[in-house]
Amino acid sequence: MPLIRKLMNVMTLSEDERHAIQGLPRTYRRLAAREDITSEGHGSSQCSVILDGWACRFKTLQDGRRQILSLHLPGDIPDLQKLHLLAMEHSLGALTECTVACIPHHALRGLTEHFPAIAAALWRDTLLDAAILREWMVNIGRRSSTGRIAHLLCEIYTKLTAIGLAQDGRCRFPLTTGDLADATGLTAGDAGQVLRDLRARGLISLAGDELVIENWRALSELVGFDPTYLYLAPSMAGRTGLPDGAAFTKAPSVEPANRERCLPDAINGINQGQCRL
Amino acid sequence: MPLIRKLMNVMTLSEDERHAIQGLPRTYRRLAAREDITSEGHGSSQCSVILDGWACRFKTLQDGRRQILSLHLPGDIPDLQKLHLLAMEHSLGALTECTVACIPHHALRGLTEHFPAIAAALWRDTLLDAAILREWMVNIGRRSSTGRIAHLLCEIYTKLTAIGLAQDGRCRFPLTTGDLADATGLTAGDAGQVLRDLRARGLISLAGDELVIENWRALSELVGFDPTYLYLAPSMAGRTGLPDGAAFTKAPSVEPANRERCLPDAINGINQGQCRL
DNA sequence: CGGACAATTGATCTACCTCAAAATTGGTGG
DNA sequence: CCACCAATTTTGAGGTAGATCAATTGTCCG
Repeated sequence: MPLIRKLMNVMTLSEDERHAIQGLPRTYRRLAAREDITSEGHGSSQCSVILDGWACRFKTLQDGRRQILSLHLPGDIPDLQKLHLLAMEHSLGALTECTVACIPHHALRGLTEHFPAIAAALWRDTLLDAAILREWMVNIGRRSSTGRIAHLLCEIYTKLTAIGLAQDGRCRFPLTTGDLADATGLTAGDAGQVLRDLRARGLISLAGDELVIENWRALSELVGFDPTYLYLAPSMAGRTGLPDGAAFTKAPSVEPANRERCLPDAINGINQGQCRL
Repeated sequence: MPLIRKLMNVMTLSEDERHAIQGLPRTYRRLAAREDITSEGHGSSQCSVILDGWACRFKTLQDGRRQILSLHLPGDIPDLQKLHLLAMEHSLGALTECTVACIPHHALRGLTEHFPAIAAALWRDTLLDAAILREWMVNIGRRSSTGRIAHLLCEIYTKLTAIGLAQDGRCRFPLTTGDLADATGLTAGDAGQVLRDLRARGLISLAGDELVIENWRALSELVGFDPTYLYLAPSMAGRTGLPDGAAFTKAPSVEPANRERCLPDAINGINQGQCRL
């Protein structure tokens, strides 16, 4: 389902196409939080579709400094590039516990050859990916520490909303201050202080791994957040689930339904057909 | 020629394919240095192939701060994304005087439909583009001011060499310190000081718009430059035109043959077939 | 040759980084 | 079920890299 929904954001899938996608051979992998999905240079011959959990691309420099390059949510294929590029020049890691479907390259190539429309959709998806990279570059290169964090929070909340994993200003937020720092070019210390500041100003609450946007308007206007670059389908655009400017206070605590898994805990190896793409 | 060469870096073109590319309908545009090619939001229905000159993608924030997102040289199609995305969420500007071929979207779509291999090559090209964006992100987010500039110089020189516009440690270098700063997330002042430092250490010379890499090894080792992310064809990889570690001193000044135009100055509007892609 | 624009240099200041201590979280065994 | 321990995250004080802004120098063009 996650992949289908993602492609539907980009194109209309025919019955045939949907069938072909669901028929893709695949194996499932369950990853622990912080576990690497693929390491730099390593080039297995399959692509990974995230079915559940959060992942990220990152690079590590010689001195250990790390830069997170992008965040990935269910439906994403963060290593799609391996289809056309020999090696990955960065690593891919799970941020939370993750469930991933691994699809052999030959199967994906077959799919793109028989269904040019799907090939175009995947190409378009890599263009969207690049658009987000560019916005991150502006974020890191030209915004203040507060602006960087605020912008990232806006982006994450918007993306989560688009795939139905956030509403009423609430969402899961498993990133540590260290992760936040690595994604924004700051240090963990600074990221923590910004968070504290944002909390003090009543813009957000952040306890455990639940984030609450207390004042969406103020937060998004603080950085001039404009979601155009996310190219969400018109049906999704603007649907943050938040009445503009509303301040959420004392909302009842919701059960973390987001964290439901679509796979039993036991799955690890070569199980097929249990989970919809 | 520039586009053909670029695609050859990615695939082998058949006679048919080469013909189809050369047969693409097109108009030519001549741009003055600093002139915008496309502005943010503006969506004309054609893509631009750079035939001569340097261009860049950039975004400007409300307060006027600018971030350069990528550099583009002859053979690049910096707005290829417009084929699949409705609007550009950034601007495209000429850094030097530029010659550009404008190809209607419908012609490009026809090309990709008739020659799936070319579609795949263009897709791959957008993936390469994204790989460079990621490396820039690491540069901006996690390297010192000296490291950022040095890394960018290495990248530029390597790319120029790959398309035959640099050799013997020399190349054209039309970027101002302001441009350099906007590309690396620094300020113009800082970029200038780094340049002065690099000059003082004997790593580079930079006079007018000619750059001389005086000590390639020292410069590239200073930042741990690894050109893998550029995915240059094996025949090109490592061919920097520089004997490793060589220090170029008192080399005779070369004529700026790079600046030759393939079009007479008069061309501006709808001239066709005069210039090879 | 002179004027105007733009790029570069330099002194001051601020925002961000570094490093270490404190608090929190999560896991484990009694 | 509760308390302990260890790992990880968060907080805080001091230092530095890089930003700001104005003055100088250089470059282009009339």
